[in-house]
Amino acid sequence: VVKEDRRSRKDKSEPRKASGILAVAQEAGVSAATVSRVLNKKPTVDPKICERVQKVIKRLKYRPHYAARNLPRGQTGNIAVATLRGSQVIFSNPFFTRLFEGFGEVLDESPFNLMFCTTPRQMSRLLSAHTVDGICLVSVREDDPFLDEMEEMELPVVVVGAYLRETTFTTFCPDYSGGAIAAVCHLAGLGHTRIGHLNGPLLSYKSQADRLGFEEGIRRAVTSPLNPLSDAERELVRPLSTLERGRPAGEVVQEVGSLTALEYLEQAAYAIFKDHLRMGQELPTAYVASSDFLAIGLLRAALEVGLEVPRDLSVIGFGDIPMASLLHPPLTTLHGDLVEMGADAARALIQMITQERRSPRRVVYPLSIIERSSTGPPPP
Amino acid sequence: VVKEDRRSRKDKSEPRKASGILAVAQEAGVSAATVSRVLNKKPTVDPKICERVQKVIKRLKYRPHYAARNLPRGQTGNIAVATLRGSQVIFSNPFFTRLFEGFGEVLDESPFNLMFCTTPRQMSRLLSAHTVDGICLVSVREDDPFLDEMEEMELPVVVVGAYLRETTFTTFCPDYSGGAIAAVCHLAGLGHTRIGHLNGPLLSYKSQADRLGFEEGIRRAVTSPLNPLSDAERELVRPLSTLERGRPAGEVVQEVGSLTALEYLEQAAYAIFKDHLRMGQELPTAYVASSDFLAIGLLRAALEVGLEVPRDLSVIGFGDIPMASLLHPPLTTLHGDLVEMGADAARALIQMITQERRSPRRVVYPLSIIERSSTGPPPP
DNA sequence: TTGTATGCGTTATCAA
DNA sequence: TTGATAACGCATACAA
Repeated sequence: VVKEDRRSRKDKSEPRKASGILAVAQEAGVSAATVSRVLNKKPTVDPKICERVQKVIKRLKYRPHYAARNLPRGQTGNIAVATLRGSQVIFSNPFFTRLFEGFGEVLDESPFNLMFCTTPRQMSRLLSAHTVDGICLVSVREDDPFLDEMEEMELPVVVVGAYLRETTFTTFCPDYSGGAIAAVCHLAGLGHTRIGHLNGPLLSYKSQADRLGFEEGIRRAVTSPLNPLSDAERELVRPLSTLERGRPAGEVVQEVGSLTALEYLEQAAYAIFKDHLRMGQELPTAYVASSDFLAIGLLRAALEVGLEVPRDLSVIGFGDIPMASLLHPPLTTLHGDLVEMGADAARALIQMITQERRSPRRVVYPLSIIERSSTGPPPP
Repeated sequence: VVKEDRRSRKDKSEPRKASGILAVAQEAGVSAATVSRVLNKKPTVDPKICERVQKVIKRLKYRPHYAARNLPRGQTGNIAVATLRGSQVIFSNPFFTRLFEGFGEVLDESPFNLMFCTTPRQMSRLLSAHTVDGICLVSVREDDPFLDEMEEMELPVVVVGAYLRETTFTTFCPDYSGGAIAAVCHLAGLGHTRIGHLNGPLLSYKSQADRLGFEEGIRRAVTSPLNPLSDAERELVRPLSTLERGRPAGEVVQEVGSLTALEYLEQAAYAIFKDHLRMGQELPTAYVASSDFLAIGLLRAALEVGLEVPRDLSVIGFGDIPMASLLHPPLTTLHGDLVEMGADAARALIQMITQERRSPRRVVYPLSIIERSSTGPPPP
């Protein structure tokens, strides 16, 4: 009975308009397969028919269903950029902005669509269903949940902006440590012997790498034959990880309230520097700030206090945010080709999806010092 | 033959492992329908069986295919935020960042996924195929292509941040004109009689609305019984739309090169103000800047020239970017609840999708002045 | 070169 | 409460 019912729709003259590709096919007097070929620009189709079909498509305003199209291919046609930190953190940070620029450029030329996942909840949905063909993980932390789960799923994943200690993911990351080393060496080369490190909380991979690099830089500067230091001086070359030590991060967070994370950094650096000044500590003559935003706070505090940069104090930032060149003075900072990094990540991810190649690698991007005017020799 | 071949797969004991929901069904000894019910938390399923199925789901690491799931429902389950201006422009602008925050919050609690479309190419793909169930259009311009096409398609669309002259789209927009009026009145109330307008190119809706509001504000200030001006003074109350007039935008663009649009604004305002100073023009004693970034450039130029704000010059910005309160001096500016606007837009879009209601409306969000320290009485 | 038939993974209808 | 099966809209191997 059922079958008959079904056939009656087709065979009998019930003019229930066919939807989708079939409607186009009927209207053009061809089969659905041919319409499909036209849609996918297959070469094996008569130009005349092709044209005719396309006209019908336009006239009927037919739009193929993206999901249905990918269903037989076993794909979704979507790629997600995912994080657990919230959209605010991601979108307002020039680091990610540049990253996405490169990532988006490559996706733009690919057949994939771009999805964003910024909350634990969305992440949960993303993983509990087959929603995307690949994921680009940003702003990850070692202790993020989902990480193990993702590793077990056979879903192409690239991690950008951080290394995970033990991971099978392919990762793309700036050479944070190398950058910090270069920064210290730059300062030491200028003659500084008291160098402070203004770093974020050590939870994130970046902060850890920064700290490691900073310490290694100090070590190299101290032992450098080019820049030998006296024993007394060695004592003075020491890290001042103020953000973690002098003032608990949580404390400042309370004060700043609704500021975004980046402005929080600015304010924190400002407050810390002022505090140190007030406490009469023997201040460094130069600071390595692990973020341009920290450096900006430092600059602001120094300006208010009457300290002239770089005459009285040298500051080197990290990130080369667009504003860096507009500051007083223009900020010396560490620059990396983030756009290219994002593009590479996208290319790799697409390759993993289409070619099923899955040999994990770690790609490191060099950081170079952009010398502007916030660093100079120490005061005599 | 073919049919037999097919049946042989099923009926004969060829153990070709079924994929997807069927695999789970077989493993659990139930039908696919039952698994589907478990997946969708239908109440009409035996708790015992439910538990058994869920165990199998976990063991097999089964993840339902998102697209296939939505296929019978005729939906995609995706919503896109779309623009033609590129990702850089969107993501680095606090205006959109806040917008997305609200938009994302609502989507987070909905069953929809979030997609981003930032280029003409992606937009073309988005429209040529049924990829999303709804679109949130941001940073639109009156002359954007696709607009007519989108209007003809019966696809739920909301426009945020701009009004379109004649449109059937539902729009959400800050009251730019009202804000500009308030800004001028604030300044006039302080006693200023020469007020400049630092505005963007009139291509965008916002710039036009800003200009209109500014002029209306001047009109009101001039005719206000509370603040009567002499005829001579009326002559002086005039807009100085420098960004469009004094210096063609294209010219400055060349200079700034790779700066992002926002930093371009900062530099442009800086350059324009310096130019005016150099040309010995009779400068306004106060400026209405249609962007905080323009205001920042103004502040920087004033500082360099030795003009003290607000003693010698008053500046009011627009947008209340996070940095506004950290400037020298803290910037007086116009603030709107963008997060709420984004959330409202998302709610409206979802409603249009799920309830098929499509009665276009225009929602306006008030702008209020945040008085900080960059505005004061004019110099005597 | 075109059409037919089959399958993609899921939901929904209906009968059991 | 459960199971069989049609349907969702499209791509493709194979036959014609």
